[in-house]
This record gives sequence, C-alpha cells and structure tokens, in this order.
Amino acid sequence: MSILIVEDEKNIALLIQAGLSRAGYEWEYASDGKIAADKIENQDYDLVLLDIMLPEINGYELMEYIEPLGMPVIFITAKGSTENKIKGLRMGADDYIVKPFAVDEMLARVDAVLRRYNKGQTVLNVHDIQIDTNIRKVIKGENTINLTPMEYELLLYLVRNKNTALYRETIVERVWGIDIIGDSRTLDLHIQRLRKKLDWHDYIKTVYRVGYCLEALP
Amino acid sequence: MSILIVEDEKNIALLIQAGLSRAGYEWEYASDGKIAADKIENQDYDLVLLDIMLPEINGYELMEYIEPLGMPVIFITAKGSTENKIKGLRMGADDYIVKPFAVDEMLARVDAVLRRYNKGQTVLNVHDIQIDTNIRKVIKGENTINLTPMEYELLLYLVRNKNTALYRETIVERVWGIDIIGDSRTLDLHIQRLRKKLDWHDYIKTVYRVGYCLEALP
DNA sequence: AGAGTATGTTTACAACTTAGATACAAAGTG
DNA sequence: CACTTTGTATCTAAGTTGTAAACATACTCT
Repeated sequence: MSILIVEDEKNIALLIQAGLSRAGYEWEYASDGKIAADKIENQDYDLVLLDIMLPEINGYELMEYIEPLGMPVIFITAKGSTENKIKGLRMGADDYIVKPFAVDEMLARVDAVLRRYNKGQTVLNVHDIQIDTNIRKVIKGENTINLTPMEYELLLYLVRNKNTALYRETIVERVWGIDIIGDSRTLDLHIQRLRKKLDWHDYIKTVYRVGYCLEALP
Repeated sequence: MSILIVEDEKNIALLIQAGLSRAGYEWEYASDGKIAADKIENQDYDLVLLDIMLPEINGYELMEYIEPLGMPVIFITAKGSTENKIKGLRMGADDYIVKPFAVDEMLARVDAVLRRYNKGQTVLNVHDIQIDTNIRKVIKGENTINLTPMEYELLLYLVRNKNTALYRETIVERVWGIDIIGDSRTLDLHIQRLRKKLDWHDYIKTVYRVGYCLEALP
C-alpha cells in the first residue's frame, strides 16, 4: 500500500508522513509538481495526497495528468477556498481535506477512499479479536473491548506490523508522533494495558533490549 | 436512466456531469429555468438535479412546475442556507445537496432517490424508528417525534453513515455547511437533544477524541 | 552459578483533555 | 408578542495519559 504525498510546505508534509507511518502505510514524498509527475510516471501509487497550491506545476495541472491513470486523489486545500474545492472535485478528486487538519481525520479519509477502491481492509482478524477500523471497535468473542484512543492506535500499529520485532523508539515515534524525548516508561505502560485488556500476555512478546513483537499467524 | 441537470454555474454543472457519467448515468443539461422547463415538457426524466439559484425562472418556480409530474427532484443549495433547504423540501424535493459537495456524496444521494422511487420506498428504518424522508417525519412506535430542522439533518447524516466513527469536524462540516470555526459545544448539544428525543442513549455512541458513531444493523 | 546491573512491569496518582449538563441569549417565525 | 429553534458560555463530570517510584525479571560477567 503506497501513497504519494505532494506538498511543498515541509511542516505539513512531515505531519502527513508521520500520520501515514503511524497507520502503517508506505509513502513517498514529492515537494513539487515536477517531482510528483516523475514519480507517478515511474510507479503506481494507491493514492495521491495532493496540495493544490504548488510551485512550478500546480495541483490542477497535475490532476489532469493523474486522472486518466485512475489513481485516487485526495486534495488538500486552504480554508475557505470553496472555489478550489469545487474545481478539484470536478477534476475527479475523491475527497478533500481543509488545512489545517487533524491528522486522524486525514487518516480516516484516506482509509475511506482506499476502502471505496477496495484497496483497504475494514476488518482485521488477529488471534481471538476482531478490529473494525470503520467504527474503531475491538471485539473479542461476544464482547466489545473498550480501548482508549492511544491504546487503539498502538494496537493497530502492532497488528499492521505483526511478526516483526519493533524497536521501542520506532513504536513511540510512529504511534505517538515524531519527537518524544529520551527514556520513558510510557510505551511499556500502554503495552501492559493492552495485554491486560485483550488478555494477550502470550501474544505480545517483549524482545529484550529491542522492544516488542506481536506474534500471530500471517 | 436519464437525469436532467439544471444549473447555471458551468463549473458545478461539469462536476455533476462528470460524476454521473462515471457512474454510468445518462444526463442532459439545462443552464437556466426556461430551457429546463422546455426539456421537461418534451421528455420524461428519472430525476432532476435542480439548483435553486437560477436566472430567469428560479428553482422554486420550476419545482412548482415539476412537482405535479411526479418527477423526483434533488435540489442544490448554497452552504448554510437552511431556510432554502426547508423550503425546497416542503415543496416536494426528495433530497438536497449543499454546495460544494463531494461527488461521491452526490452520487450516493442520486442512487438513494432512484432506488426509493423504484421500490417505492421513502422510509428508512433504523432501530425502533422510521424516517419518512418525503415528509421529513420521524416515527417511533405509535408516536411522531418532533425534530427541529437541524436535529433532523443531523439524524439523517448519522443514519446515512451508520456504523462509521465520524469525526466531529466532518460532521459539522457536512451537516452545518463548510467553515465553522474552532471549538464549540454545538454539535454535542444537538447530539444530546437527539439522544433524548429518540431515547437513543445506547445507539449514538460517543467515540472519545474522535466524534460520534451511530450503531445499527447494516 | 550467582552477584550486580540493566531493563521491563506494576501500581498509584496527578495533570490534563474532552464530553455532558444547564442556563440563557439571539435570531427567526407565525 | 409569544414561541420555537439554535448557538454560546460556563460549570461539572468523566475519561485519558504520562510520571514517579517501588518491584520483578532477564542478562552479563567473573
């Protein structure tokens, strides 16, 4: 699952990148329209996140180029520019996000569009639980398990990277955001809470000096 | 299956046309009310997409003309003009779309209206209530529940997106119109009022830090 | 093997964020 | 003008999340 980010503002690009990584998506990055066009020419992406305001080649021109390829596009627009939204949607975009946006909301839209194109999975089954990403619900047998937002994100990250030993630093970076400083027991704590709530003491292994690993059948 | 688009803004007309074509519908286009009236006189359409703000003959006048013919109408209105929405629906429109809109949302409504007419179904059943979208009436058991316009629209949005965790921002944007600023308890308040009136405390779930989700059987 | 150290687990709690409740004011309607 | 609808302000309740500290376990090295 590969997503192309086309965005000239570095900060926003970083924000998006962190979010996508956290959700377990692969991504590539183009800081302007030219680079984007090159990349698209050489590779298929499952989705393009496209800022409208770009130097060199602007978003609309790029969209004309993308549209015939049938790649889904979510475009990013500044607040209030209703005209832009209409123009973008008219040109075949699948959805839009208004800057500034919450990362989680962006992820929800990404999920929705991918789902629509049958590229995304709504329900994940791991061991004895079911995760419905549509309603952010975790079900074990008959019971719904109440996870807090952070717990849910962490679980999702583990599940999407199951059978991989994940470094603590990586997990923290991907789940919490970019820079969390130094040593902290926060991750451990959340792992404990997950193990307890899911009764997954056997499945979430600690890998000494590395981090954690969710073991599950592929 | 033929749809008439009545819309004076070229951009939006193009947007609609592209969407309908993509979804495999035939369509014709009228850029003002006069042309539309002519076309309707000469041919039956399965659905009319009607902009309210038109030069010459406005949307309401045209609606009076269409209504006795029994053609389904979805009208298109600018953001926020709740008044227009209500007036349009009172005059017999089947649904409305707020500009600017996502193409997929429009297609969903088109599908819904056509389906409704084919099967003669104007009623949505969710849990213990019935929503008659033709007359904007909500019935629970024996009793009619009096919802205010905003409550009704919020309910409809929830019902149309049931079993999906919806972000507060998305709900506000799609139900109220586009740009509502910052933090506000307005949505919460309306959710509370809905829960109370429908006695749906169990069905409308709050998803902490995300928004709300209407749980219902698919 | 066993002491010593590094690393992970557990518990309790305080700070913080978010949602709900209530009252009320503004705006629109008949 | 009475009445409904809708949104804001404000307070309260509830839920979440990270820190600290005590405790337990795993590893290392002699």
